[in-house]
Amino acid sequence: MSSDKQERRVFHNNEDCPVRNVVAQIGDKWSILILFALVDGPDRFNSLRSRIEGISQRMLTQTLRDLERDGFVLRTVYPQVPVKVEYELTDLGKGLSGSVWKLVSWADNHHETIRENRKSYDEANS
Amino acid sequence: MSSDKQERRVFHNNEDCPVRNVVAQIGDKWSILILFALVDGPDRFNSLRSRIEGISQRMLTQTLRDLERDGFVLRTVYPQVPVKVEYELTDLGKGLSGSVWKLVSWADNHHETIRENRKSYDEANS
DNA sequence: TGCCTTGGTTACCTTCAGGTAACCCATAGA
DNA sequence: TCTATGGGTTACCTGAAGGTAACCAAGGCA
Repeated sequence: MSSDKQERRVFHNNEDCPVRNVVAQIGDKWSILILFALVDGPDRFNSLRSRIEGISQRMLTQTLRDLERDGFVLRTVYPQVPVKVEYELTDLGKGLSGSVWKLVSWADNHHETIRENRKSYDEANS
Repeated sequence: MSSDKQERRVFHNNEDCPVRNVVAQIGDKWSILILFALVDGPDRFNSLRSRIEGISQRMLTQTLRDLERDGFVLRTVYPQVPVKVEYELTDLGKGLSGSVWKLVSWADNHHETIRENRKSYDEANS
């Protein structure tokens, strides 16, 4: 009997799976963009909206709520008129965006290679 | 005139955006699980299928094809009977999974905090 | 009395990722 | 000839993500 298969890990997809969890966290369309926008410092709702190209009001609100819920973002309301709402990264949020940033810069460095791989794959399977 | 807004980056969502690209790459449901399963070494189709809990044959095939297309995974067919197909990480794939792993382990370390944040947010907004 | 501002909410609709299950192919062996 | 095995493909369907656009609320100001 070979011992190969014994050593291999099995990956579960229940909700305690850390892999599954982090992907679900930041794998949506806008979370990372918002996180990165807030790395520059606190910002207001409409400013974020114009800095993140293509995001709708609805998705900005919703994604900010989710990030706030997880403790990545702090929301502060200044009861002026008109009201001013500022969003900023918490320490947890800074940690997350730092970690994500490393991944993104890896991807950025290898972006061109990947594009070439894709192109030759597609040509070979045309 | 304040100089605040001048310094802030704008994030585009065109297809050259590296952020958008990496998220699209690995943000789907199964890519990371497959990558991590292959970190243990080359593996065969049906072995992967049983090690990655809950994945369907269709999604395993599809996700492996995508990973192969980008050059993260190498697919080798051994013309035996029945046929044997082995998948393994390329160097590029190893680099990616290493980078992703750092992010996942960050998430793993802060998983509990996030769960608590969520719980208290939900209680406050009940 | 309107209208402007910021920062939303809500209803509605479309798209598409992903699940299920049936089918395919080559060949070996009973 | 029937079945088994590995590694798929295909048709079909559903749920959820996300887009659009209309509406709201509080208050200042003209």
